[in-house]
Amino acid sequence: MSSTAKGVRARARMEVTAAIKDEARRQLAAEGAAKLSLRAVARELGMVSSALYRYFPSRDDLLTALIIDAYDSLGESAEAAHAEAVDAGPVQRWISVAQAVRDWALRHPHEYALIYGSPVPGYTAPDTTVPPASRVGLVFIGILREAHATSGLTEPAPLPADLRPEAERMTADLAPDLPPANVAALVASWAELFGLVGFDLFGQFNRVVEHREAFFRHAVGRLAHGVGLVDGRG
Amino acid sequence: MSSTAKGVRARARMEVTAAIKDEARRQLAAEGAAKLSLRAVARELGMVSSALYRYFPSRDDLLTALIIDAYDSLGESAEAAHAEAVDAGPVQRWISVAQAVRDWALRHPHEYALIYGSPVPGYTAPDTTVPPASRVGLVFIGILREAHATSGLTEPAPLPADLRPEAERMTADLAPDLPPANVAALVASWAELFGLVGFDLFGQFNRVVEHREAFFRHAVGRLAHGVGLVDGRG
DNA sequence: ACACATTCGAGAGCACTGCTCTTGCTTTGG
DNA sequence: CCAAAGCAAGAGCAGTGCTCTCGAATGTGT
Repeated sequence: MSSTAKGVRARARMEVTAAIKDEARRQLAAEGAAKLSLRAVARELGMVSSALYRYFPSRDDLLTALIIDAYDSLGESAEAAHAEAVDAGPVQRWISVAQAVRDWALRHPHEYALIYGSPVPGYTAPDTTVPPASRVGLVFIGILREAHATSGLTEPAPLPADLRPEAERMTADLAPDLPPANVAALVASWAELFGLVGFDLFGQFNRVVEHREAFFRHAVGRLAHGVGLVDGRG
Repeated sequence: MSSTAKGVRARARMEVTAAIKDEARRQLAAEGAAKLSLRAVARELGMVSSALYRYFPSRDDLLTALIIDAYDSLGESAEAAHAEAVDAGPVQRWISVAQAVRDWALRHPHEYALIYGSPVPGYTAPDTTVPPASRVGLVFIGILREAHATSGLTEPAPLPADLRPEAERMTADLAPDLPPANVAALVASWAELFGLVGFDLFGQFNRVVEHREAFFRHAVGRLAHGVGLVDGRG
């Protein structure tokens, strides 16, 4: 009943699978998803390429595994930043989490590109990726809900009539205790945050924005106020 | 001095170059950038792959040409939308241009991914791409400048001290007649707009946002107000 | 403990890719 | 008119994802 519970074979499979993912992640970080080669991974691990298909039925399945890990890694960073900023006010908490997202992206550009850049060839992400992909969003929802329960939220611009049912549906799905207008603003700001990060990372800010950190901090602060957060102790 | 001014050969070169780009664009639209194959393009055009290298020294150069064309196509759509909305108020103009960007993206998803998604392998865009890439941004700057000169702008949240010099530099580069706080907000909203479009296009809104048009319209309306635009006749 | 089934690594091979180099042919310009 | 430049074609190199087959190692049921 040790960690070798299921026998030598299952254990070896775990280890080899992990080694493949590790080496693949190394190549991903070094050269990007497009140059990730099954053969090169196998070569580096001292095995032959066909052996690798015992562990991942195709290159896209390997990528899917890396995508899930990337979402989890990013989500973990966001959650950690939120936990560390627990003593700050809602706006500062929001900013801290946003900065954690940006920092992670700058530290793992190719993995960020893998999950928030163009989808690969004809690849469509399986449902397995949904929960890990939601973690960052859930952190922001948590900030808003906590603020709503304690220091309160300001009301954003009223919803147009054609968006009311949609906003109420989103509210029921995501955070039933929040006003729909704030939920709609939150979802928009969530996407907008990744627009800021992506432009920074992918070079669209070259020759335009110089002091990226200060600019980003100000921009996400504006987003925080836009969703209804107000300064003050949490 | 007709269009065959430089002789049969130069004319043929233009035509073949155009045919290559057309076929490449077709494959790009059909399968995405990763599956764009020089050999397949040549095959479809009835020539041999090596002949294609007389026109584009590498696959990346072909992609660069397509990137420039995509930026120009998107920029043209944005400019056309702006021209058509000339009678509307500033906010409505902003929304119309934003919708044109989104519509273009939905109509050319792979080309959008090419220019605003992950950068290709180790590829870095040459300076040739800068002017076409700026066209959309320039339209938004134009809307803000016109509004500033006529109906006026509201003041966004004041700039923090560490962002003042940066905002003033951006203002000098982009629109010296605008207040720096509005320029900083504009640059942020520019990136945020593409965050909204990207999330829509790349599936991040799946199972979250249902009525995409209404949601997008509301979100970019909020961005318009955020940069200081106010409703009213243009 | 033995036999059967499953799992695994290795190798060969297919069809494809980007790219280079050489070989002739055609157009161009002095 | 003839040399120079532009061009298409073919062969070839190194690499890719993926499939199939074949022994060997490792499981499991009796």
